[in-house]
Order: sequence, then C-alpha cells, then structure tokens
Amino acid sequence: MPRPTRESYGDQKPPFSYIALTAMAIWSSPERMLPLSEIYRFITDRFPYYRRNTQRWQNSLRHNLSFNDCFVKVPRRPDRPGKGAYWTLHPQAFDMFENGSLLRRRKRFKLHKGEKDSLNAELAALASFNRAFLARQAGAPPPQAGLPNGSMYNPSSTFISRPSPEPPEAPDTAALLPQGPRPRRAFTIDALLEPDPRRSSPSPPPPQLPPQLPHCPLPLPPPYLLAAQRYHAELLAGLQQSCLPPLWTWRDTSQFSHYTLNS
DNA sequence: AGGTGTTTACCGCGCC
DNA sequence: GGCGCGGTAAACACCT
Repeated sequence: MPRPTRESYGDQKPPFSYIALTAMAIWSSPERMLPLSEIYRFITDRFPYYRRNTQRWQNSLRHNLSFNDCFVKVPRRPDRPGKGAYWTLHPQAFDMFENGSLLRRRKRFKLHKGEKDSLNAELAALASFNRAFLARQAGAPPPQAGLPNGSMYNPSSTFISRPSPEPPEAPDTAALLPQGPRPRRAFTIDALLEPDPRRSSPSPPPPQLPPQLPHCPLPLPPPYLLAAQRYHAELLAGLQQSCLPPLWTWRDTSQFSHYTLNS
C-alpha cells in the first residue's frame, strides 16, 4: 500500500499530531527555530486541511507549545522586533519519535524539575538582556542585566545539562559542553561586548546567522548588534549541536513521515 | 484590538 | 479500570 504523500492528504486531516507538525516546522527552518506565526504558515502551506477552522487548531497548537517541555521558547533578539518569541525543540527531545518517524512518539518528553528551573533561569536572563539592551539603546542607565541574584550567565549550559540534583541557581555544566569547558563570562552587555577569548583559538565555526532583517526600524550601533548576535549564537550552539543534520535526514521530501535518524 | 502564551478542564482512544 | 496521550474548549494575562 503506497504511503500517502503530502499532496494526497488534500483536505483530509494529516495523520500527524500537533507536536509532530510543530517539530516539522521547526526542523524545516534554517535556524531550527520559528515564531508562532511561521509555524502556522508552515502548516497551512503544506496541509490544506488546516486552512479551515484556524482558531481551533491554532489554539490546540499553542496549548501544545506551552504544555510540552519538548518545546522551548527563545526570546527574540532585540534587533529582531516583532510579536511573540521564537520556538525551538529541546535537544533532548529530538529522539522522542520512534525510529525517527513523526507518526509515532516514544513517550512524552518531560524535563526534570532542576532542568526546567535552570532552563527558565537562562531564558529569563536572555529576556533580561533584551531589556538592558533596549534601555541602553534608549540612552537610559542600564539595569543590572542577568539573573536576579547576580549570578553569572553561562550560555548553552541548560540545553546540554543532564538531570542533576544541583540547585537551579548555580548550574555548572561547562564540563558537559561539546567543545570542552568554556570560561564563564558575566552576563552583562559590557561583558558581551568584550572580545571573546574563545574565538582566538581554533574552534568549530559559530552557528550561521541569517542576514539581518531589512526592515529593522532602528539601526543599532554595530557593537550592540554584535552582542545580540553573540548571545543568540551561544544559546543556539547547544541546540544546533544536537538538532542539525547530519543527525536527521529527509527520507522523502514529498512527505513528512520519514525524518529518520542517521546511524 | 488582536496576537501570543499559560493554565485548567474535559473527553476519546489505545494500551496494559 | 487505570493510565498516558492527543485534541479541544475556554478563560485569562501579557505584549505589540
């Protein structure tokens, strides 16, 4: 029996859960992260069924994004204004589909309490960076960026961490980073503006960033732009290590049931 | 105002 | 029957 192609679904409801549809959309994007509106667009572009009753399924999809730990909300970069955050997949969730098939999930992806806490702390720090960034841009004295207790910001730590009894306010997972230990740096604009010592040694190239959006309303001073790009790149580094091909391959571009894990 | 995000509740279905 | 999962509805808060 031939497998259904993307087109053959027509107005029929595709056999994918909202989690699978969202994962498809995220994986299909160059940065492995999309705003909600782009996830909607991906789905309606490919599956005509979802061009109707948009309020119903979009509500369900939003519910899934918030409810499932496999989806991570990443604050927008300050130089990319717009509504809503970006959504990406938690790297530990990339194997949640059995044999790589989007038709079947192994089990619900659930973060441990400590992991969730440290992830939230890190993302809150990024959001705080945005506020400080914009305040500084507006000429106001910058608020104390970073975590409320003044702890240091260690990019990517949360995404690579394993379950551990460590308190969330002191994540120390540098040893688990792919490139080896990374020096901690203060999570302030000034610290991020400083030259990064890691760049001086041979290392894997940073994640590719897309060209700047042409409609950025306020041209930012380049150093701040660099700082914004840097923190996003560092955040995404952990994700890209886990999520990007060659881990995953489209088996058939005409359908979406066979993203498969490469061995 | 409308889009986005969170949370709670309920229901149906499949599996054990 | 209990449980886990997926889908849906709805209320509410927040943000642009």
